[in-house]
Amino acid sequence: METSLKRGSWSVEEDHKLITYINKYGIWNWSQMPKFAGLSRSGKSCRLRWMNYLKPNLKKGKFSKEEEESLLHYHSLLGNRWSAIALKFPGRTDNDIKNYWHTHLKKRVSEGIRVHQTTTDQNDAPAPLDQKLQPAHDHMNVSYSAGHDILSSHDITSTSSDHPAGVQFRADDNDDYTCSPGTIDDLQCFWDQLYPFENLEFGNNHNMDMFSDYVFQDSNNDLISSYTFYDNNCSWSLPSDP
DNA sequence: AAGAACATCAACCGCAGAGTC
DNA sequence: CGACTCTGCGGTTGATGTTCT
Repeated sequence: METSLKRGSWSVEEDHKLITYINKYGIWNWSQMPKFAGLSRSGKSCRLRWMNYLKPNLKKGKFSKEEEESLLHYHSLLGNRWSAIALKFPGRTDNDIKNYWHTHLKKRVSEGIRVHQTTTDQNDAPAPLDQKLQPAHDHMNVSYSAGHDILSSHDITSTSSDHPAGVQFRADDNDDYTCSPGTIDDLQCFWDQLYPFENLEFGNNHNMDMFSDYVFQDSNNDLISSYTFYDNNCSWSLPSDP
């Protein structure tokens, strides 16, 4: 059966493989994807890593006061339905929100300490972030369009000549753009192009030249260092290892 | 300076629901 | 309709970093 699936923290190389694979082939089947992507990870692990860390447009860094208030508000309405709450926070994942709740807000709420009233008067309730910033759906469209841009950059919205046997890539109007992994030859070609000198062996970090050190500011004006992965005019933000 | 205690957050686990055959 | 697979969710853990004594 499954022999020694890797666990624990993801390396830069693994992140790179996953990003590059999804960039090229999209998300088609999490359970099958790891072996095609050259990863010794479970599909679950890959999905989690992508959703919580590698996916474009994820917002990292501290929660703003506004977000904190909204989180308190939405938790009072929705309870521990983290995924539902996360929909109200563009760029935040359910895991982020869950973690933030447990580490910052849970104790405060249990102690009855609030920075501001959030539920006693609906008029005083913080305006939902999806109203203040942009509708959650609009945000998601941003995410989608990022994915679509990537896909279109590879001309995979139509049947590609280098993907025979009727393989057709497509970009769906849902969260995860999907397509097939292509043929074995395609896969070999994909990795040959990606790592022409190493044949999937990572003896050094020269692949990191695909990442450029990049610093930006989040909504709190906190400086965030990241690696940005450039490929065909598409940029992917890969937060640096702590 | 060193160890203990605490905080943070990435990652794992088990389960449930949806979809497919 | 039941078995099976896949995906997503929420709870929890554990490694690492930070602060305190």
